[in-house]
Amino acid sequence: MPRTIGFAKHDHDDCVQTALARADMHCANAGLRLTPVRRRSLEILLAEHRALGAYDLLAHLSAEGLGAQPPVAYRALDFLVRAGFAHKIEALNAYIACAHLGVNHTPAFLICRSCRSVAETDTAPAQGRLGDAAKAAGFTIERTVVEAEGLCPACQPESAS
Amino acid sequence: MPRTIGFAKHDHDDCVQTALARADMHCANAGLRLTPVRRRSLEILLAEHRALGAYDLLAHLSAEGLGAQPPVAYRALDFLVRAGFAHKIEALNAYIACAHLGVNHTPAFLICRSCRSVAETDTAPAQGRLGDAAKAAGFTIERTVVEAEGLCPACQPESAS
DNA sequence: GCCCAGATGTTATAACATATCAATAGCACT
DNA sequence: AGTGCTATTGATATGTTATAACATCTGGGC
Ligand SMILES: [Zn+2]
Ligand SMILES: [Zn+2]
Ligand SMILES: [Zn+2]
Ligand SMILES: [Zn+2]
Repeated sequence: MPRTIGFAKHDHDDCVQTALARADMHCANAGLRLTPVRRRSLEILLAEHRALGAYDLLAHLSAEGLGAQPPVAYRALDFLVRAGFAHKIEALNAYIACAHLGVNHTPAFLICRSCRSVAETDTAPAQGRLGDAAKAAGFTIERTVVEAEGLCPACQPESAS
Repeated sequence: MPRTIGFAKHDHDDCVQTALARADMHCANAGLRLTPVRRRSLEILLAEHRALGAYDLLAHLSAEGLGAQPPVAYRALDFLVRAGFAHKIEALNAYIACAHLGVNHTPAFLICRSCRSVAETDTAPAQGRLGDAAKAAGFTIERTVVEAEGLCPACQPESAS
């Protein structure tokens, strides 16, 4: 059953299972513990396939008896973000499962202001103008936040012709 | 009396006055009202020359009898951001006066995680890889957030040698 | 003077995030 | 099995950021 993701359709069940399997693998290799709450949190983010607030995630978890207090959600999100399984969208104060799980990358996001869907892409800002500016200023870049807000294909005004 | 700004020294009093004059001019031309609270808020952001939280700004304002409730600060900041006189740093949930006031630009920021100083530079992410990705996805970019976190020159570990 | 739009004053609350400390579970070592 | 260490979880409280909602005021066009 295809479903919209990153503005494109795909076999979503398959995509969730693949990502979970990769996460299991990565944790086994890295000695990380993908505990029930963490694994279920990742599964929820993958299933929603959009940016969820920490309290949105918490609502899902608490409905399943996996914890009812904010720290439960924030701890799980912190783990997932550290492990590279999820990203925080700063412009939304929300979290989304990584779309390139297992691949080393510098994420960038396209965020629809109308339907809040998010597409993850890749970038290398530290190698472009931003990197030049940092170098000139003597600044050491450790992390970059690149987010574009606008309208996704589905939310474009019909207009024109 | 020079003071650090964007990791470099400069005549700060002069820089504040110039920016305020430009803001006055711009408002006069555009039919915007730079009311006392708004003007003072901009002056405070300019004087601090670093990212201030809305409640930090509110503390300054309330100490001067210019309003004591959150909406006062958020309204002023909203005006300044809309007018292009200030920017929101999404990664900090904080606000900073624009360093290129009056010039049309797409801001990008270098944020020191140690001393919280911020340098504003310029970028054109919509013309690079991000723009390509957006085009391929049929996404219309309206605004971009580009922020780099790391260490400023003053906060680099001495080490080496 | 009247009206309207924008700006302010004020109260309350929503939404996002962390500090702290106690209890527990997994694991290495003996 | 028992000991000690560390990561995780449970639970309560609090801190921080942001907006909703509604009343009031102010300035400029008519
Ligand atoms: Zn997917
Ligand atoms: Zn959309
Ligand atoms: Zn600027
Ligand atoms: Zn610094």
